[in-house]
Amino acid sequence: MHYVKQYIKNVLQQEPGDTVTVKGWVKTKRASKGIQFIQLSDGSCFTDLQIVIDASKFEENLLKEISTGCSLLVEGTLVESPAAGQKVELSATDIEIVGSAPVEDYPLQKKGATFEFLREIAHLRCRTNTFGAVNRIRSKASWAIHQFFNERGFHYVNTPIITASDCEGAGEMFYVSNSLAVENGEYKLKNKNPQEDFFAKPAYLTVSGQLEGETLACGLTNVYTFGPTFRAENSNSARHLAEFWMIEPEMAFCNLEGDMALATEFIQYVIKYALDNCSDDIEFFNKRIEPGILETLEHVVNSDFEHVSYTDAIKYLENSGEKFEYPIHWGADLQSEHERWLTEKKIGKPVIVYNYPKEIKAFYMRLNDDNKTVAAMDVLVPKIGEIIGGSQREERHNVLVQRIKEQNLEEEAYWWYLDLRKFGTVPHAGFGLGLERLIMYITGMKNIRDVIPYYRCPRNADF
RNA sequence: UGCCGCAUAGCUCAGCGGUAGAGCAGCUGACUGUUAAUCAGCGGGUCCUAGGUUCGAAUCCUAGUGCGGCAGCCA
Repeated sequence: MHYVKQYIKNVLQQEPGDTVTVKGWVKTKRASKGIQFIQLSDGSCFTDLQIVIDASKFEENLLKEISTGCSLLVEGTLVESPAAGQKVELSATDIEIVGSAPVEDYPLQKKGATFEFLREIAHLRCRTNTFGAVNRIRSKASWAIHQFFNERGFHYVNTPIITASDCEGAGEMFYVSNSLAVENGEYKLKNKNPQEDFFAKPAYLTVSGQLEGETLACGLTNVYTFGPTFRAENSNSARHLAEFWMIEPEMAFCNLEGDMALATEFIQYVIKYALDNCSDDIEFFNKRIEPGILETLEHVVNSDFEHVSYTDAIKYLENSGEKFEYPIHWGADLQSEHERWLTEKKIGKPVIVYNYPKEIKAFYMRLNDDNKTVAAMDVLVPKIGEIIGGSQREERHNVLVQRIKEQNLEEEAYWWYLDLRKFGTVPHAGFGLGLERLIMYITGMKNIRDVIPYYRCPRNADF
């Protein structure tokens, strides 16, 4: 048995009269006395193939066993459909049940299920319309991301997933150790001293490949990473995961302006690719998940993102007349409610806020000439908030050392990072984009746990 | 982690102190073209767990567990 080459996606484009064989899973079956209809899906596209069965030509027991969820191999002739709903359908000449799905146990019904319930059966949810569409868009978007960077001469680099430098400061980290064992249902440490552990020092799952990415950009010029990222924060929100996929481009000889330009171009490119290549799926999201999403996406592709300095953003917020739960003033971090007001009410499209106070941003962000702000930028989008966080990096050795000291970090731990500023230093910039947040934006899905096949968050590592 | 809400049939929910309910799914049957097919009939319950109040608790109270929403942390 070879891998499938004739997908339903292609069959739907073929001409009536063609003989085809399709393989897939039954979504629903509708039976009358002499005729039965099956909606068959192989996940290749949003549309199911309608199989038409003349009941008199098949064993009664065979037809009886066909139920929602079972896998079939169907041979037949493609015919023009006499009824509304589909152009062509498959008139079956031979049906093989590859795997049955006992109807009393199969948890998926033809009627809609809640996303909460589907999370409990995450191993089956990709068979539904919504999760089929999410997975196809996720795949196409990932492909578009690689293509975007490849077309622009960026090198795809892989930064370590296990890291011994707790330099990033981007969040709580998961320890990686082989000293930990479970005995009688309890954790036990085999070695208490980190020096005797596997890496001979504390090691963690990466929270960002940025610092390593910078080293690679300072030699390869333009690079990007695209890989799993881990945060051990106890965050219980619809926008956070403990394991997510992050894209992090890093560009040598580039400043914040170039960084913002790339971020804009990047988001528009991926969305346009999805619009061009997943139109059926996006139409579904537009109809059933987030009415208006199609128009929003088209608008995003065709209009520039608004650029607003942090200082201006504060002015807008102060003069907004809105009552915010968190009072806003220059120097305060923008809270969700502020970001949402800016991008949803004030601007009404993606907005890039830049030049934040240095006190609320990371040490590696380049200090501006005003000595008060750093060259950081966040891309905020309606309904989701921050989708990209980026900055121009501090390339001046003395300033970087000063910033490390200001934030009470250990200078020695950054020896290799500081080396970059000693040997052939160069202005450079980059950003991080959460793939899942981008998928949420494209699909209109409201919970990040529903845009990744198997989500990881506090109290959940099932499957 | 904080605040709020929810937990009843396979699923979605109603019932809110007095014998456990509906729709869908399932089962049986009817129907030659359905589109979440339709129509008739049938079966289906540890009302999350542990305490408490009460003559009596799915219902009220306490604790726990799980889930969700919002906030925080960020991507």
